[in-house]
Amino acid sequence: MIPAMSTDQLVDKVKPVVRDADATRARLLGAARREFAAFGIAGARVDRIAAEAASNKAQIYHYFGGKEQLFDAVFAAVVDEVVRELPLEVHDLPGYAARLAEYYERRPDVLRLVTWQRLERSTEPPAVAVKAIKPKIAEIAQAQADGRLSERYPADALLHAVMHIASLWAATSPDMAWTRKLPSVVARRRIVTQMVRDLLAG
Amino acid sequence: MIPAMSTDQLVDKVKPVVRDADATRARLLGAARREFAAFGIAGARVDRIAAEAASNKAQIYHYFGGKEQLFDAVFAAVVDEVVRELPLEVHDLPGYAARLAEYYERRPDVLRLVTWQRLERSTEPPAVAVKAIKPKIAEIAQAQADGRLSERYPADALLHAVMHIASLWAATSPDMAWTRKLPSVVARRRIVTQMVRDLLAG
DNA sequence: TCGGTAACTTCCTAACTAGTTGGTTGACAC
DNA sequence: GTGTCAACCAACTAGTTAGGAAGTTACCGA
Repeated sequence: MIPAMSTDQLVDKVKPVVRDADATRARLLGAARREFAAFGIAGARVDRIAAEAASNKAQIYHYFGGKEQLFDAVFAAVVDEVVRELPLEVHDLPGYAARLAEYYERRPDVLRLVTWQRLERSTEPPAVAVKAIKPKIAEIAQAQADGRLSERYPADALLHAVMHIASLWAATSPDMAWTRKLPSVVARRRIVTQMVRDLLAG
Repeated sequence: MIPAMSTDQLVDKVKPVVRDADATRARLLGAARREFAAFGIAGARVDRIAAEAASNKAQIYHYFGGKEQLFDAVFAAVVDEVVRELPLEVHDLPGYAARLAEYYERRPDVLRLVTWQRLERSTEPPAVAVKAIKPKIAEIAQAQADGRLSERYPADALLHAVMHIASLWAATSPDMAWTRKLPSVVARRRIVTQMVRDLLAG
């Protein structure tokens, strides 16, 4: 069994004494995020989410419409959060990779949710994510055109390579397995930074 | 809805007229592989697997013990297959990356199954995968010690970076989304090869 | 030919699940 | 006060699910 994930971002677990629709929505969203991160869409239980949020199922259907739509709401919130908290700095892709790697380690549920979205939800990339990533790619392409960034790789391939490298030590990495001892935090950051630098230097 | 995946490796769909335990086992395993690849463990339906294999549920419990054990059997078979079909060649990591990338594209279910194993099954890497990957890392470390390979990165980090880069265009990549047109097959292979070369050159 | 056994199947069920219904409660305006 | 409406909830439903029980069929050795 996989233990429930903790997100610990907002205090969305405390039920207020007064009636508060927004607070209830937030509590449901928080509980759903933990549940979906831990079990995915098919494995998530609507009852558990309602209980964890100290609410009930009817509220979920009232506020979000259904299980899958609830997941979509969670996913959109996560994408929004990542975009806000980690602005891409084109002039420092190695540093961006390092910060992203650190972020993934601090918030393991993010990568899990993204992975589940890919596996369980539709065949093509979600509009909300495409919208978030497109300007980043454009920014990189512009920097390449201006000669501020290596043109060794296409902008999109470069950005995705950076993201993959950042997730090297994340729990959902698509490779086979880690053998044993992880490198230290410092060593991990150094490796990630260096790899991206290598890609840019050529 | 996500369509069922096809594996098309063995003709494990045809039910023989005579009774044949091995053939039945193989049919169940094949059907389970398609089902699990498409829906994961929680989303998979034992009834569907049994029907697809032209058998019945009781046989699954007889041969494999249960749903999760059936998944483990599928996973072990996949790991075994990958190890056999893609021997690591330490002297040509860029080429290995390219071949791995091509393999992932040819068999999308492999990466899906591996990803689901990570998400839904236990917290630590599966023994069967660790056993498969350990000698590969040792081989790389040896080549580094002999001076045949760059010591720029620890052997395990290097191998995992290679694997991540190989999965750049795979459906389960843990990043956000692809924006537009994919590069051609040739271009993709060139990019993957080049990236690994960059990591080794430094 | 017959008995034993492995392979197979049908039928069942207890527990569970997403989604709904119909009604209750509290806050707030007037 | 009292009317109104949004917020909230317990109980229910209809369908599904993993797993198992109990019996049937084919094969094979003696």
